[in-house]
Amino acid sequence: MTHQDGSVVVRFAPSPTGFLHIGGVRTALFNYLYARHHGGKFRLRIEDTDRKRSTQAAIDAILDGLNWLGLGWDGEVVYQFAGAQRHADLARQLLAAGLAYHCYCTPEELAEMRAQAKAEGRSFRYDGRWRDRDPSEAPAGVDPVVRLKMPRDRESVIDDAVQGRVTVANEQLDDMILLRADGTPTYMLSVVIDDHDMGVTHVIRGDDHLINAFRQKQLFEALDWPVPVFAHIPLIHGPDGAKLSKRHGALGVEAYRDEGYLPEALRNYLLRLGWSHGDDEIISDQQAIDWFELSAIGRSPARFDFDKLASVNAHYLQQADPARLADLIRPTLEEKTARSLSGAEKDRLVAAMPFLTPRAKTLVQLAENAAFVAAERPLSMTEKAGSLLTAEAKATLGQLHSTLKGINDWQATVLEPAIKLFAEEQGLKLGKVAQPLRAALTGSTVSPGIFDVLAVLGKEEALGRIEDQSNP
RNA sequence: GUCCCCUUCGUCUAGCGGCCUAGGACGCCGCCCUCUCACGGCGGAAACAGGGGUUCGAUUCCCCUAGGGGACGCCA
Repeated sequence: MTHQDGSVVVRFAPSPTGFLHIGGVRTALFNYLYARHHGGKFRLRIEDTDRKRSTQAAIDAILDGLNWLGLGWDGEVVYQFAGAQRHADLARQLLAAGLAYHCYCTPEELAEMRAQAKAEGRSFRYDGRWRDRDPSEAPAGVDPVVRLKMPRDRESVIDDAVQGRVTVANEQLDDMILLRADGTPTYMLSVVIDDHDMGVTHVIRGDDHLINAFRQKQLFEALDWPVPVFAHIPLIHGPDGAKLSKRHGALGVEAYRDEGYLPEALRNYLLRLGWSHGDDEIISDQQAIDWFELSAIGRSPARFDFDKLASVNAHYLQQADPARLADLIRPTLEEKTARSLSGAEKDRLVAAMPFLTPRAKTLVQLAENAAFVAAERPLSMTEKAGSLLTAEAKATLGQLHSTLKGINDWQATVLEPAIKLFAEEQGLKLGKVAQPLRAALTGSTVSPGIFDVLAVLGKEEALGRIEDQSNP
């Protein structure tokens, strides 16, 4: 049961039937962290045994999503379907050993049994009617499935690394299907074989697989293989407590990227959702690796809280390298202006970052707030900004223009006292000068501190924008 | 319905029998800072689901009830 550090192997095993949703991301994160913490391997396996529903688009979304999040996996990606032949062979081996059997029940027959169980208020379990029946009684024209013989009495126990000791009566576990009627292996068969073949020591996955663990344990034992440690983590719920749906959080990771969340922020938020290390909230990647342990994972499902995610994101936005942020939002700005940004504009964008990040929670907001940097003269005004530019205000701007023109050391620490003095001389409160100036410079009533805006824009551009809105 | 799991502020959580007049974070409210909006600083409201036990002592251990979630596919 115990594994030496370095020998730990975990895997993230999504099925490529849809986007990589947030719950899957958290599962991947926990696996990744566990592997890194122990110096082990984090493998990626695509569970594509359901040929009808698996798509290349979904596979791409998973790979792209993990890469974007920085959850790099070790070794080659394993495609489960590639092992179908071996999986089927092993099932037949079990058949030959008498540990599995052919079941000739038709889907219709099973549906009937299910309906009856429901009517009687029982939970449906296949009754094993073909378990000991002679194959000679097999009906003609029915392709059989292969089922594993599960123990029929007593109970099974799993010491789950998150859930603790869980006990289930064996009568709750029916004989699971290993091979479909068409001879293809089911997920239940393939996971066990792949996990064994890949040397997986710890299976860390969603809570919804807990009951499956009991069946899979049985298969491991039938194959005479060591059973890995299981760790079933609680699912994530939407803000309303219900299962995550498209309405709230069950979006693909790319949706979070598009909404302007930084991967490190999403990692930090997801780590803290259902896992804790005392009162720590902001956790670096290194700390996450150092501190992560399965026993600290909570057992109750947690709700996804967008406000908190935004708050964590705001923190990382302020920490981030200005040049990186400028690169991230530049495409948005260029799309808006329908042209490439000039070198000067790019420099201004980087220079403006320290003043822009405290005002944004997402990259989307950051880009909106940064729009003035690349705006073209004459600036278009928001309604509020326009109403600020009264005849008097324009006159004031005209006078300010001449004052500013004489300043050569164009930086905030110089501009601030100069403008305050100007306001004083004009008998105006600073706001009376600053607000029209802000409108002229940004086209808006909301922006970073006006002296910083001035400095970021540079003398020539700033004076030009002021002139555009001035009365002589 | 059956089985399994869960239950501390609105949300994420700290707490692993006495340190708890229950702490932190997000959100919310108020004040300060202030050229706008933010950031920041200070302060505030806000929780141990209910009932039984065990114990000198329960948020912490046990049982029951209620509520929530998950599973019940020839899907994964």
